[in-house]
Amino acid sequence: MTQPPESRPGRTIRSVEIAFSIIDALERRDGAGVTELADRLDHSKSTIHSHLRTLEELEYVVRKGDEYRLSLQILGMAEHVRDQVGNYDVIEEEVDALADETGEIAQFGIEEHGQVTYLHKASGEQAVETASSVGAQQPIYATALGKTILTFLPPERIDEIVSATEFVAHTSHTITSPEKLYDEIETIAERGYGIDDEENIAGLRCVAAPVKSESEILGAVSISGPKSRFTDDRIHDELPEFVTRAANVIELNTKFS
Amino acid sequence: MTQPPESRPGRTIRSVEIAFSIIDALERRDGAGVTELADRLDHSKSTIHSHLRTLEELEYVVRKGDEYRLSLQILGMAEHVRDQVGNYDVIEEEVDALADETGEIAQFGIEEHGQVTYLHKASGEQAVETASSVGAQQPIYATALGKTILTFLPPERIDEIVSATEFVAHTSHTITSPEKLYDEIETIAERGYGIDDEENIAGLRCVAAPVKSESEILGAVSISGPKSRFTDDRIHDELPEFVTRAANVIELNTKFS
DNA sequence: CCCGCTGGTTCCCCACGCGGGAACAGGTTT
DNA sequence: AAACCTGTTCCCGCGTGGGGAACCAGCGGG
Repeated sequence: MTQPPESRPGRTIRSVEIAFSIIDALERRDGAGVTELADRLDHSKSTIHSHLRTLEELEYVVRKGDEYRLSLQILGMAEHVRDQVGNYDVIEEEVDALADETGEIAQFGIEEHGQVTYLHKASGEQAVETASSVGAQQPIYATALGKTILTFLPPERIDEIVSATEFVAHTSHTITSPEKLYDEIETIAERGYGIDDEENIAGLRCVAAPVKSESEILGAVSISGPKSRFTDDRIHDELPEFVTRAANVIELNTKFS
Repeated sequence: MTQPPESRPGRTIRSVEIAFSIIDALERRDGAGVTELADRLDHSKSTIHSHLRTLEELEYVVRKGDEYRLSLQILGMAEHVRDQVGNYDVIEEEVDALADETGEIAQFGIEEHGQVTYLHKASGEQAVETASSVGAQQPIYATALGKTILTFLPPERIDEIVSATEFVAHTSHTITSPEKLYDEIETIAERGYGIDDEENIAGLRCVAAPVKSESEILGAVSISGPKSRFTDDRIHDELPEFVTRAANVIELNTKFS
């Protein structure tokens, strides 16, 4: 209707995109009104209005006076989504234990859309807080989790992901070329665990181990901490042991779904 | 296109409804293929296909081989949604404490779309498991939480909700008429807490107390347990004290957002 | 008190996007 | 190799969704 210049990467439905852009806007600001959304998303008020009405009807959105916000129904969806992943309970348990033992941040993540998505996160005693949290996404090439998962993906999927990735440097250590990434993958494949040495956040190091089931990679576990505690020795000795042990436990207890 | 018989309760967007029916289907079954969805939802494969493609593009859905399933991005949304509610942390803390003290199930719920939606749930030691969980919805007239929240809503909203409700009897104790419900509301208003005496699930009793902020009702806290432990005395003495105390703490620590 | 402003809601029209059917492409089974 | 599965693509026609403007309701200030 408005976008003839856009064309043929397979059909995509405009109204649905609008609907989700509304949801997205409602999510990032905590609720909003019709006019505000109309301005922000550059659509007529009537358009926004009928979308909001639809979403309200579907109970994904609630109206409180003149403000619309997302409904708690999302929480229910999240529960389901979590349950459909391998054995979430085991993952939660082991990640928590790992954070506890080490005192650092422990996380579990999987690959989606060529990025890492965190499924669970636990903070130990001395954990430095990072921005990332459950459901958040991070670049696959700049995280121990991502690179580790990548390594154990089927080769064609690796290529697919890598070729679709734009490398942006988060720190001076960030991997910024496919070649280096492929090298890194090889290294990880050999030694069995992945390392992020301040590649995503300055001062932060991470170690990650893969979780596999039937030769298929499910995700990876990691611990993250400040360079000061993640010394050169620990990072190649003690810490890999921790994460691989956790990964193994998860593997064993995960009845592949 | 297919539904001329349907008409004018305000405009509602068909494509969006389809998109969400797909999401819903993906949620309840853990992923599905195009054909399966097409049959189930009674749409052509091509329709489903372009919707799935759109959702995939938007990263709400991931394709794994020939199966589509919801992405973990939902988890991120859920986090946001939770945070936008009053002070979730306090609620969590108090509900957990309540479950701990009493050994039973403690819950916090709010009203949405004329129903109760659970925001948090904690199980104590001896807790009997109920089906309900976070994000789930229950009828407002058949739960202690619901009736309690209802009581403190503005009168016009009460009428609105009540007149829109269909009463279905879950047990022989279920309130099934607006009149009785209004009576119950009055009772709750007087004594300050609500009771569900096997009105939703046989054998299960609940006690709930309102959480208000600036005279506006935010939600309610409840504990649920078997009739055997929730005796006639306790249910009007000890248990109300527990829940009102928890409710008060939440009230005090909730900086209204 | 009224008038201008805010915001949400409704109405209607028109073009174009979307849903559907059918044809296509791959893979697996018989 | 033919019959069947999938998922995917193509194309067409119609009804629907997006936009603009008109319409309200509430608010505040001149």
